[in-house]
Amino acid sequence: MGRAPCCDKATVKRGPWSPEEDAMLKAYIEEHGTGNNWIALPHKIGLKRCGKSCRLRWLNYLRPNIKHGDFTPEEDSTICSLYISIGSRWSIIAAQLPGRTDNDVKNYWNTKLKKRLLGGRRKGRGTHHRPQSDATNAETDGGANNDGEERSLSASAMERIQLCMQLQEMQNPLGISSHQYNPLQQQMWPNNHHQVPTQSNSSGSSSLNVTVAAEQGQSSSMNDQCNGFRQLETAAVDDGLASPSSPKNSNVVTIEAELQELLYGTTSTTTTDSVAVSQQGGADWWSYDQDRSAVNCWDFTPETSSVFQDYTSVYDI
DNA sequence: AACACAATCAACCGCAAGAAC
DNA sequence: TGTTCTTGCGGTTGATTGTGT
Repeated sequence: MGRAPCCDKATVKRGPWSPEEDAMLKAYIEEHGTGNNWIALPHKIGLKRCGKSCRLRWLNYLRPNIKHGDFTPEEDSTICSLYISIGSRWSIIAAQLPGRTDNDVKNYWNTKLKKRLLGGRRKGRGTHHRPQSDATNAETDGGANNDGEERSLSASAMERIQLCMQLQEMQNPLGISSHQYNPLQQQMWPNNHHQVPTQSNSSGSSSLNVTVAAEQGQSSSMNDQCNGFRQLETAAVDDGLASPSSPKNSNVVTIEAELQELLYGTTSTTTTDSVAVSQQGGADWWSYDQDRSAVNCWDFTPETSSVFQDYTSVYDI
């Protein structure tokens, strides 16, 4: 028997919000706040909406400082690098992009960035769409294209992205969804001793600010959400999949350059330090200081090497 | 102009964590 | 300590818009 629904679906209004509803919700929250109870909020306002719907509307559309419109190259870079490193943890990724919501980032990735990276699409009719999850095909035909009409990551780069994703899955063999899996609690990678770089919030300074996941909960107030967009949880680093910038592996630079080439049509220089393409946007993923020793997704610890061997044997790499 | 198909994105859904009782 | 409730999250859906034939 499933849990009771959060609201009576027969009586609540669904579908797109009207300007009047928006105005009512916005005015009320600006004056009274949410009262820490989204379920009760629509009743107080007189809206025939589910509390969850109100919350979503506020967070994704009505609250102040929401940024709409095109993503900048810096934001693209942040999204791509974080996705490669930590997967579909949209709330964490969005937290690195001031003014962007997780829904926005998720939509943007699914509709644009992913296609760009995995081979883009041809205009018009006759476009053949591979299934979005078909990473194997993406590797083969995506990497091999040289027709000048579309660009994609090389097979090598795709391989690495897929390996990262595969490693994440192997970390999480029970199929626990990414937001459920908390490596702070489940140390599936034993080497959890990496130094964590820090940065000040939204100041554009040059390293990632990392806090424990618990602090994310504390920062969920409206003000925090509006002003903060602050922290990347330790999980990203603890996963052993963060920070693709080790000088040990020159392919990292190649992939970074490929990403930049794909996303912006420019090519970065060839040293890890100079690949810091996103400083202004606060997306400093590439610029990890080498002696901070944060493990990156291309580094292979004994544990990851073992997993990698399993992977290569299964996938015949 | 009409149609078919693709792309986009706001909104919904269900699940799990954690707080409250 | 166990149960209920609320929140937050990622995945998915579907209405709308855009584009090519």
